[in-house]
Amino acid sequence: MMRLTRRQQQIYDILRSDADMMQRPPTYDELCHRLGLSSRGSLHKHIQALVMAGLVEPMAGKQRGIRLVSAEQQEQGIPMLGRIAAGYPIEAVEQTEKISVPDAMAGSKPRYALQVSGDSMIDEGIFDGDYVVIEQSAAADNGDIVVALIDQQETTLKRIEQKPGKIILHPANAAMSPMIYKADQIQIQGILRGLIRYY
Amino acid sequence: MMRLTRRQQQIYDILRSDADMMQRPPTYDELCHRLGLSSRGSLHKHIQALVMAGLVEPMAGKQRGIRLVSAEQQEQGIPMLGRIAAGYPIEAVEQTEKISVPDAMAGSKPRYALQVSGDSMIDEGIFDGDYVVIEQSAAADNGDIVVALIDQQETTLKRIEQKPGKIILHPANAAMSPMIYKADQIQIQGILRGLIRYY
DNA sequence: AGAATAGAGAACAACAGGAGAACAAACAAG
DNA sequence: CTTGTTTGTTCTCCTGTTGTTCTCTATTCT
Repeated sequence: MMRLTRRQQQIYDILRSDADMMQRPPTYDELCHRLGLSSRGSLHKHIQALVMAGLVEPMAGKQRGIRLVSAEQQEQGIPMLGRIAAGYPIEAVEQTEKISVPDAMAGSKPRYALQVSGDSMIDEGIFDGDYVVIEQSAAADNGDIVVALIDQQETTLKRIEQKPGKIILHPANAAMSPMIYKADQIQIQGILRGLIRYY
Repeated sequence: MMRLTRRQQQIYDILRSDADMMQRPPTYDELCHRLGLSSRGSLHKHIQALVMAGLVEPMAGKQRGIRLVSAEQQEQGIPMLGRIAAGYPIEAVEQTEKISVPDAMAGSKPRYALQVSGDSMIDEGIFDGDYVVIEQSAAADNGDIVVALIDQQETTLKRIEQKPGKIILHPANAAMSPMIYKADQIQIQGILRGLIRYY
């Protein structure tokens, strides 16, 4: 995270103490007065720096729009474990990262999110960069799209077909072929329950 | 939940305290008087804001129709307006329906959700049954995927290309062709900002 | 000196909040 | 049912506030 200057730290502290008191967010003029500033323009630059640092939500023109990115908000949601790309282990990101999902996507069983890398499921409408919500599970039904660990090494997102003794992983990309494994080569790590994409 | 302004909070408090006292809902004129307003028009805007925030039920012309939405009913999320299918107007569903979306998908401008019907955007990974999050807007940049109203009649989800005097709507389906319209045939109703799919 | 940092202040655009007219739907009285 | 009043809705216009963007100046630090 970006390093804060003295002024930015000071502003952030004021915003935080205000938030604790459940007050409505201050206007620029109010903040200026409390800081001893006489120019909103100067303050604006500092606020922008805080937005860049991710400590404050961007306020698109709204009045009294200064909003802290509250600790609560950061804790809500499901853990974002990393990026999943066919052919590689899951590339972990910072443990603490979380992403917010629709309520209906937060089921009773533990779930986590992964960001998809690559086009192996493109025919199922799962694109590079999309977020997938995975329900932790060691078993799946045939036809489910699962996160599968292959030979204890690489992880991939594929549609699964389980036959006695063997497991077939179907990519959804006309340019790729299904892969056939022995049952003990594959460990199911979770089942796809939802997909989220931002434009 | 959307943020309330001073006045809106004040009005909401009055409505709530009235409800506690089992009184019948006030008329606009009564409310105006208690608030020191002299224009019903001004009050109406505030009430509408409360409706949008999901704190008050929409009152379709009824007199003394201001009804609070009970705390349990106050689902957070964005309104789910209906299904959108190429070639038909938006098929409206119950006004009250809402769906929950990731926080990051609830922007500062008003947004709503539609359920996609049909395969016209399948090559973009937008499938039948998916939910799309639309930002209300009458203008869009070239290349944006928009909800477009054609000839005041049918509504569709397409990628837009605006040229002087004409507008081209590109489906994302190899089996369909782009459609060319005069600029005044098309009204942009919103821009695609997010996609949600359940498995 | 030169670059980064802070601030002042003007000018602008977006927004909140209100006034009032005109209209239409709802209601009440005859 | 008809009439007139109340009441909700829509519209345009106005005002002061507030966020944003500039340019210019001063300060600090290497």
